[in-house]
Amino acid sequence: MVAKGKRDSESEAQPAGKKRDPERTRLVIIEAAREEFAENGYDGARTDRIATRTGMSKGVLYHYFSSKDDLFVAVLEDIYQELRSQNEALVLAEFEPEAGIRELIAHTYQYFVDHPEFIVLVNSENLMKAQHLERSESIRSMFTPLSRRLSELISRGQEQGIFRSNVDVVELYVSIVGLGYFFLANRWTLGVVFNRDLLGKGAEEVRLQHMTEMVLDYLRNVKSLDGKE
Amino acid sequence: MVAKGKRDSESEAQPAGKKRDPERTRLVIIEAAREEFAENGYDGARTDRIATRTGMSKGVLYHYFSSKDDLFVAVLEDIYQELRSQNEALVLAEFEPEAGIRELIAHTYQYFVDHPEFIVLVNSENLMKAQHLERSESIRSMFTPLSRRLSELISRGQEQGIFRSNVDVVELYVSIVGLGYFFLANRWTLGVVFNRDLLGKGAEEVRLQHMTEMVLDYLRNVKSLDGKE
Amino acid sequence: MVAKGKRDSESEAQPAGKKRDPERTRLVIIEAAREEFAENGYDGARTDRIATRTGMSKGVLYHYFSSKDDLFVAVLEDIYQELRSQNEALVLAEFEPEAGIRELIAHTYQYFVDHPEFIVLVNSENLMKAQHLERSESIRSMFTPLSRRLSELISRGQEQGIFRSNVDVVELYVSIVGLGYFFLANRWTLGVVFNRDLLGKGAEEVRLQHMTEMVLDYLRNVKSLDGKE
Amino acid sequence: MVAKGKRDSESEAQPAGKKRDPERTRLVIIEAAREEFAENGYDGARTDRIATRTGMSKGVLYHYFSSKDDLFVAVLEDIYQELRSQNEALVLAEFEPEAGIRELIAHTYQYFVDHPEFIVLVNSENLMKAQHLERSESIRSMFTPLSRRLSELISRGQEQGIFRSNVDVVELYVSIVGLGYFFLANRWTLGVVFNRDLLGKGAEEVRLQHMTEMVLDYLRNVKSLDGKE
DNA sequence: GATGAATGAGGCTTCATTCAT
DNA sequence: AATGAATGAAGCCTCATTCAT
Repeated sequence: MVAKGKRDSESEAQPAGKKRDPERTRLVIIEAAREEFAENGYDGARTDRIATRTGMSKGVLYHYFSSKDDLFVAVLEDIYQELRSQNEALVLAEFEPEAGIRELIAHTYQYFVDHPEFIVLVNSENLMKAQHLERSESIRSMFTPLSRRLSELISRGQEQGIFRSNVDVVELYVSIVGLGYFFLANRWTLGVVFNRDLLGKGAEEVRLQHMTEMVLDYLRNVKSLDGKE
Repeated sequence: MVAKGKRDSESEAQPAGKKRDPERTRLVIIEAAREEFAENGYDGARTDRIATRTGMSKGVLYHYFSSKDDLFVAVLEDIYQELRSQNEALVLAEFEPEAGIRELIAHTYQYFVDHPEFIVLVNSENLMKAQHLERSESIRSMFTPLSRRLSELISRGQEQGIFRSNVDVVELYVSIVGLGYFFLANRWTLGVVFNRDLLGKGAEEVRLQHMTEMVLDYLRNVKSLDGKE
Repeated sequence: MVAKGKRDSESEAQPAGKKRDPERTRLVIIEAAREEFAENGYDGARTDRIATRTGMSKGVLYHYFSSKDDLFVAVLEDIYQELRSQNEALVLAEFEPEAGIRELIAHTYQYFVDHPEFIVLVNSENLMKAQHLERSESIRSMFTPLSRRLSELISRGQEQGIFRSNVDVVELYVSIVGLGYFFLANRWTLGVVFNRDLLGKGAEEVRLQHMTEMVLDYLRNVKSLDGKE
Repeated sequence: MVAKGKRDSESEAQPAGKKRDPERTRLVIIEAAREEFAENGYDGARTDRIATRTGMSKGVLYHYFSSKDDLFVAVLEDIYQELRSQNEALVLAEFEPEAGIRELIAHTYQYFVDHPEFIVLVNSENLMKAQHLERSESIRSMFTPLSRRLSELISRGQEQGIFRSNVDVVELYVSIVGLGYFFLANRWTLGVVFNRDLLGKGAEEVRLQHMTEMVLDYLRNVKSLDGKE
């Protein structure tokens, strides 16, 4: 998906030449599956609809993937790969510590805003206790590099005396992701129980600002060390 | 479910007296449905299995609820009711501001830990864009009271000069919930991509401490007022 | 199948009253499956056609049997049961030894003539190395009683000095069955390679006479003991 | 298959020279198909697996044979040819009558033991009422020569006064084949219903001895002439 | 000639829901 | 009220065959 730079042009059903192109077909299938899984979750997705989206016959799916499960794994690998490469494009080393954190938060959040599929896919996968992810070699420890880069950023901040010590990088990253992800994933129910419209652009921006402040306040709090907690 | 104090006694198939008790039957069905939906999500849940769990026949389900959808609404209402009444049991007015926040965070988190069903059910409902919740009168604005009470707590903190001003209570509550919910909901995939075991009691406690610190640091940051953000 | 005396009336699709009768439905399904498997073998049989034969919907099959395999097991159990009870109806003890053998041969042969399904079903099962039969408790050692009765008959013949000694009853029974079964099962190919019409009543009777002679000659040959073989 | 002496070298995917050899390719395909049909029967066989076995692409199959049916015919012709030439290699004229019969029984039986495919293929074909064989010119009356040679042997025995008169050669040959074929084909189910292990070498030899005795006793029974049967 | 991608009909099985009893 | 048999529309997947390259 991420490879080949063929992305963007979504759901085109065999363009131009119409010639056979297995590589491309594979991508078209993953793309179609991604949409279908994203709109309906794993259990709600229908292989028939995936086929329809590709513009090809149902049998083709099974020519490329051995099962719905297998296809779901491929979609997960694809989308995680995409998130990671999006992350990697952000060179944290170029920023001052605080600006780096801001960028990381904003980029990550923006990815979720632009790719609501990610949330549905990952929720689906957690419902199934990550049984597909566990089968995927390429996803294991995928974010270790990011951890390291984030770690370096934090260290620089600590050396400059502007960031607290005692930061668990994974916990921090989970918070950075979670503050945005939870909001975006649960906008619909939250909107009902709080009787607020959380679906628009405005709500999204309010959220980003709030969560950025929260994370930075946490990191900046130099004195918390001598506190009792 | 939460009502009547009949909880705890799970899945008993009409005890002792054997007399027909429609109210009770209704609760038994909701209980069974809750388990089934929680383990499999909406699409993964099976009406047959729900019937089996109740120990009654499938016809009974349809006598009490007109469809799977209808049953799902009932389950959602039940579990939201439960969370709310759990929240209400915590009298925030009795606590000093900071302690009140701590209590709220801990109680809320503990509820999710004790009721993993909540997460699956709510995720399922968001996948379907809250179409069931919208049909439910009883859930609309359900958390407005909590907002008010939280608001009061914050105000007291602000009056005492220990909490920042400029706090959006809904955003704050979303963060309080989200920091724990996201972690608990996504433990499986997070565990794989970070290659960490996040499933145990230990990881749960580390999380609680981290998120408590984060929220409190945010609230305590008195100087952020003069910042531009 | 064999039970209830409801046999004979084949393939009736819910007679008279049309009332629900699970016992009867089960039998109707087995009956339909038996026909379908008999005409097409296991792999050639279609669950759709079985359903059509029952006059009910396809789902019913799965209400009574968990899979095509499971249904096949039921059919095998039914037909073996039938052969056995047919055998048991023949009281060998009432006959003189030679007449008893003649009766056994004729009855067994007649069963195959009347129930060509048996042959197809058993051939199918052997193609699959009896994997279904092995799962069936009721079929294990089903013919041990017959072995015993045949044994007694042989013994009487030996005491009267008209039957040879040294008879392996199972080998004998395999021959009695095989001489007829093989012919009936392979009539079509045999007819082609020998350019003979083996399909009619005439050929069936010629076969019976030939095989009866062969078996009896084998049993009567008192002197073979002192032979070298 | 049997032709050309190219047998033995199984399933090699175009060896050494690599030059195109249509004759050889045809044989390779038939060989592969034979294995596949033998292991799974006609309906259970898969054209994909046949292609895989040949090491060539599926298109090649359809280049040489117009359909699965067509391929099955070719396999049948091949294997019948093989049995016939195996038979022809046995020069019955060289033996004394009784020894000739023994040889014929043993050779035929051994062929089935060595070629379990034959049994599955022929059973499959009979399930389909020999519809393929009927299309094959080369198989019609294929065993007429053998009948003649067997006839001569019997005649010699009759002239020597050691064999009965009144022998129907085809019936006799059907018995000779059937006594072994039935046992070998139905070992699995027979083993279950008689609770005996019939799969080993031992059981095979016991069977051969039993059936040889039976056939010879039948032929030797000189007195049966005056009987009425 | 050769490949294997693509087709489409159809195979087995499931499932929410209805309905006879 | 209650049961669970029955329905029928789908769901996932397979497979002989065709066809673009």
